Amino acid sequence: MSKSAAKRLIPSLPTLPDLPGATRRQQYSSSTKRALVEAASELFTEHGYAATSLDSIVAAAQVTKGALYHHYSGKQAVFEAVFERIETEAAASIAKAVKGVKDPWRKASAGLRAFLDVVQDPTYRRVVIQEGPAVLGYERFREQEERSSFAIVLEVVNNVLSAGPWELDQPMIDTFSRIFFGALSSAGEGVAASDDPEAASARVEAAIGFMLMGLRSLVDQGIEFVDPVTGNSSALAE
Amino acid sequence: MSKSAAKRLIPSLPTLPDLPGATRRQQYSSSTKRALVEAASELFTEHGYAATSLDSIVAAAQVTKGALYHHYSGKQAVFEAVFERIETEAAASIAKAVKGVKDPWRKASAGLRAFLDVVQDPTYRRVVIQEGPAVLGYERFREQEERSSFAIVLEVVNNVLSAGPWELDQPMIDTFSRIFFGALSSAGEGVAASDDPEAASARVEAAIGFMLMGLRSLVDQGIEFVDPVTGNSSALAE
DNA sequence: CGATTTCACGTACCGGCGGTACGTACTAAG
DNA sequence: CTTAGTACGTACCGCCGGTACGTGAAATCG
Repeated sequence: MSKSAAKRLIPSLPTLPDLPGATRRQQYSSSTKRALVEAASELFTEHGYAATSLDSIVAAAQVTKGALYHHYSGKQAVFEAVFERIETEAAASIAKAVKGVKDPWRKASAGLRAFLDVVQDPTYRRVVIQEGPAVLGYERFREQEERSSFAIVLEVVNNVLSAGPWELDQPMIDTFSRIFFGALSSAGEGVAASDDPEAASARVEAAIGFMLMGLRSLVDQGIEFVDPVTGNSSALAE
Repeated sequence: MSKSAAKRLIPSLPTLPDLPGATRRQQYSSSTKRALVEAASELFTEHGYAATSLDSIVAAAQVTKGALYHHYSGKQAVFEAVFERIETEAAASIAKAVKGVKDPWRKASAGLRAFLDVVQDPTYRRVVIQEGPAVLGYERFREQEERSSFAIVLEVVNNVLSAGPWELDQPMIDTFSRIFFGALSSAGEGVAASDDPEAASARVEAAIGFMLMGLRSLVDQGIEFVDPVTGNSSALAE
């Protein structure tokens, strides 16, 4: 038998409303990639990474494994593409929420609400929170997060801490940010898993808000913070 | 060909210093299980769940797949056994650290230190934190944690919050606990990933301690906490 | 103490899945 | 029109998780 025909699987080529400035080849290419990422995104969300076969992905995307392997180096690369898309969207959503808010405390509050919204998205929960670390490995997972959602948390926390009379160095600010980030992730998961997300979300806001109040109280009292590493005890601002 | 012999793989049966009150069969059984769990623990830690084949596990444990499938229903069940062992050990370690400490704030501090120690263990990081949610699924993961390490955090947080003038209901305490738990996990990961774990650990202690100070300050000021769900604004204790 | 049952494995095999090798049609460039 | 490269499609392989079944030693029973 011959290797038989290798005709395009979708003869009725769908609308290619991609980038108008690109050639037909590039349009085909990017539309195929989009179809793959979208299909993979759904399947990963529903069944998880391990339980999603490449065959099912390419079937849902109306292409074949050859196409997939032409664009991506393998299954993990597809996952990574999905991950990056979700993370980018999430970061943009949160960034939008905090944009323009001047008061650091209100900014933190706005960011918190946006974060709690994001974490309700099933795809985000599954792909980023649940399977991200295991599939990408902790290193790559960290890198990705550091570039997107964590960066925003860092900025917000930085703003809040700068409101205090302290001079904190970068490692210390990072530490605070990590703590808040972890708190938010965990709390967000709790919210998403709750049978009454509304109430749970309100509780989280209240709890975090209360802790922020605590920090603020220390600020107002002019309590000094002693860096355990540098030994710098940041005194009051003049 | 006949199915050939099915002689025991380890004819020189090793010392069976297990439970003296058990029969030989039970001793064989539990020693095999221990060997499997230990081998799997090492391999999972080093290569991760997906990259560890059952063949490699049974080879390291000096048994065959038949033995493994006799004791466990499959690969995931083996992972679960490893997970449970690690979690139990970790919980015991932390519980020991907080045991006997009376002052809630000091108790929290001691627990924090113990937690930061636990999270340095590569097996704990890999099996519990990194791959636990993905392999077990978030539901089972949660259940397991709730029974062990999270339970301790809950208790400690409960103690701390009870020190305040507030009357918090269970969901609110849970929320605070989740927040702290997430903060600790994330911070712990940061510590473990740092190139100077000592310094990083000190920073985390300082940061968390500072936030506890904030809470304490609110306590001292008699600030009331308003539950957003119940609407209860817990006034001062008289 | 012999017979029978039960348990704790060992062996052989299967189906599915990730990955690869290679072939082909369509496109853009000259 | 030729030519080179791209964007796929097809056939196949090796590994791995899981299963079916066999076997001998230990417990149980009469």
